[in-house]
Amino acid sequence: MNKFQSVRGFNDVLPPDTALWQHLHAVAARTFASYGYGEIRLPLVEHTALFARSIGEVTDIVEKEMFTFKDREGDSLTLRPEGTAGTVRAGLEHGLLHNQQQRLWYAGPMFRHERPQAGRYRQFHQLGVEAFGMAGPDIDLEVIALSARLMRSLGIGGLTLELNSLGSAQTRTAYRAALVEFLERYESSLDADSRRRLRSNPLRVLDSKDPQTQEILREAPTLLDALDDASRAHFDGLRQGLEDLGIAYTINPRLVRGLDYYSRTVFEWTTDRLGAQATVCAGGRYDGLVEQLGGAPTPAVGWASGVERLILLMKAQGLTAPDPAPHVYLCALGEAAQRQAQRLAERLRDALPWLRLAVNAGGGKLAAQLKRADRSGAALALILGEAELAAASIQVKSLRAAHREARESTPEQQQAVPLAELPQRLSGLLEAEHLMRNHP
RNA sequence: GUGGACGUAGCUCAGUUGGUUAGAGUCCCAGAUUGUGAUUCUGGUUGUCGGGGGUUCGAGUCCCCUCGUCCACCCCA
Repeated sequence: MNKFQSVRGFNDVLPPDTALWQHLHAVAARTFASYGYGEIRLPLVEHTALFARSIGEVTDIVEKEMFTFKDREGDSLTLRPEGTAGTVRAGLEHGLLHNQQQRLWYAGPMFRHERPQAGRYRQFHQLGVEAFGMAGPDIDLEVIALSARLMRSLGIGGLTLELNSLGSAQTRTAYRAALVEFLERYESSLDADSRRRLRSNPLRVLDSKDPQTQEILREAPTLLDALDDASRAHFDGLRQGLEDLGIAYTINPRLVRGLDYYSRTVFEWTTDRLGAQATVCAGGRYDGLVEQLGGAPTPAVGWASGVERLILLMKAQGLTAPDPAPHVYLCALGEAAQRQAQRLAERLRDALPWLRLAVNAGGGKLAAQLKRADRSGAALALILGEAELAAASIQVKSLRAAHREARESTPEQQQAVPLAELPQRLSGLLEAEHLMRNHP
């Protein structure tokens, strides 16, 4: 076993998985752009107080999951556990939120010191959007539609959109009091975690997994019944919009987001294929946060999605990235041919920027080189040897077609092409190869 | 943070009540084929049995500790 291992919960991403990651990020960047969102890049480290003030002092994230350390000046710094706080901080710091609308997206690693599990890691990655300065349900609808389109573009199916409203800060406070009053009557029957949360974060009792607690909650007052008129109108507007766009959803009156800053709309995309890590995308409205961090009152809404969970889901559903295999594998025999092969390869890359060309390295006889060519997944092998150099030509060998013909016991397909014509003819040769592949 | 299962070759795994020098498949390399990739055949490389300690004449196997992965809880993306 190796002397060094990666730190627990901090994972490497290797090929071919990296191809899926690249595909996911490319699709996401395209989708964000198609809604007019601009990318914001944020530091991984912020002052600890920023997260304590935004996420909430008594949340699990702040209480026990942050990677916090003192720097050399003695300042308390924290590896970001989520992206919204940093986005708001940057927006305020650079005047992005001053009396204007902003549509932003970000992507990158986040850090939480939790026990690792499939789909849950200490360094994990999120994609997220944040929209500032728009108070109506239309922007809630937009960010949800954006998330729906992203999932669709990635080919991810089988998701459920769960929706709820937490109401305004005032109704939430009033509801919390009513809920506590109700639950205290059954306190002795609640599970231990819920009894603890009854004092620290009573709304969290709503999504307890304990059956007996859920039984008690059937009679509890619900958030939706407690909504003030304005929040109800907002919620109804969003529901109408979702129906207009044909986006299916289910109302989940027990849906409570874990972070303190949410108000009114909250939502989650969930799956039943990831075990306990069911949430792949989640967000909501946080109208009070900007003011809480020292800015002017600014309505805001956003969501974040876990990249590892999306990747896991894509794999579970058999989705693959576009094939990254080289189109062409160049074999060279002998010292002179090897030198020429390097020059030829650079010339081909100059002439055909789209071409994926692998050049044999490490020598080997032709059989070994062709074996590598085959394993690389290339459609064509180019063979450059003494004879070809002398004739100023190159052998072009069809690797994929030959497999089929070999089975049919017919001769392999191979032809000599003058070196001078190779750049012009290569795309045609590849196309023929592709056609033969699809139409045997 | 709590509870449980599991760690043997790069990968997937076998390994009997504790008993010689730890195995298979795959992968990789070489040869059969002095310049032609599937398949086949022959040969070869690959391990501190996750790590440390203990019991024993003897530990991959039993015990303790530790690290890691996975599952559930908790939490969340």
